[in-house]
Amino acid sequence: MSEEKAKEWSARQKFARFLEEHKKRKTPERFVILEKIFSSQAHVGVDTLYKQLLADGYRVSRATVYNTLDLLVEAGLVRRVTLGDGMTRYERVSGSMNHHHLICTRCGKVKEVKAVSTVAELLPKKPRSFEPAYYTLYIYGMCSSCARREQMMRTGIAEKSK
Amino acid sequence: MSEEKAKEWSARQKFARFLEEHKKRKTPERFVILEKIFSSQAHVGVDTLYKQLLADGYRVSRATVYNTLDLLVEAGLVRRVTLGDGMTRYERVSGSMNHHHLICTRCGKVKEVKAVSTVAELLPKKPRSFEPAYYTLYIYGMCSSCARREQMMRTGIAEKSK
DNA sequence: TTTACTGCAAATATTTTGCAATATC
DNA sequence: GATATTGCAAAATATTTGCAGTAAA
Repeated sequence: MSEEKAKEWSARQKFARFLEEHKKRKTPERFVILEKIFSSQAHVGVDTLYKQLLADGYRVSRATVYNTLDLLVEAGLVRRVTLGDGMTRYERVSGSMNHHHLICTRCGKVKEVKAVSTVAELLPKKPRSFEPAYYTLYIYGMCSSCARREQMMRTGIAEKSK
Repeated sequence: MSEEKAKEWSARQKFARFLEEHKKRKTPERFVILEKIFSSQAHVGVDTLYKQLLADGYRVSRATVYNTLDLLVEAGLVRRVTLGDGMTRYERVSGSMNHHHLICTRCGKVKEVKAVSTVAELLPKKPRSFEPAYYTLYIYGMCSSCARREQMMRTGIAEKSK
């Protein structure tokens, strides 16, 4: 946990530097939101985040949450995760250990697997006029339970059309 | 172009088979929407698609467009592309040549680069209980124009704080 | 003191849903 | 003919915006 704390701490510093460099103000709300995101490994939606903050006794508005998340994304500390249900989620960009998302196109269930690839590996020829920072990889397919169901359905039809 | 036609044609067949297998009806609307997506290489939003269809003289509703797109995704013919602005886009899953998306975290501009990796390459150990079909890879970073602007800003601040 | 930022509420934008009419099987 | 699917409009969600008050610099 001490390593976690260290990571959060350096994220704080990075954010502070980012705000300074962009002549933006270091408001308490911004750092509270940063902390909240970095205190979890998972990806959270705006509404969840907002309600958590309220539950923790903070008095922030949704607008500020949206606002701050944009800044955190711009600062490269946080990443948007869009899983296809109409809701944007956010997760911290962990310095080292990344993960991919496996999404079932049938039931929408999301599974995460450890990533092994770096951006450089994915882009053999680094494109000119673009400096990559991080990535999100969504792999779509079918989870085993849906595949099973699918199989049964096909078989059922095959029998019927006999 | 004849190759394109052939691709669209086989997509039609695949979709027809999919509909049959799932006991769904082969309505004209469904095939018109399929054609519209396959007639373009780019990713289109629902609203754009809807308006194009109207402009072409078809009388379809937004609900049907959403509905059909879900089916096309389920059939594995079309892929959802979510770039972080709150709007889902769709593009055809081209059999062979894929592409990655480079997204500028500053200005949101999207560039596409040819993909070289297959799903298998990205997932060395195929996860049990999941059958991958296709993927979308979003690489975030900064485009050259934003990077330049950023550089100027930093320099400007450095001078000021002297 | 200046003005960027906040909370609040209203406005937009996007997607889903209910239902009667229609067209596929 | 039975019923899945459609168009339409209203509802549900998600996000953005305008504005007056507050607080960071």
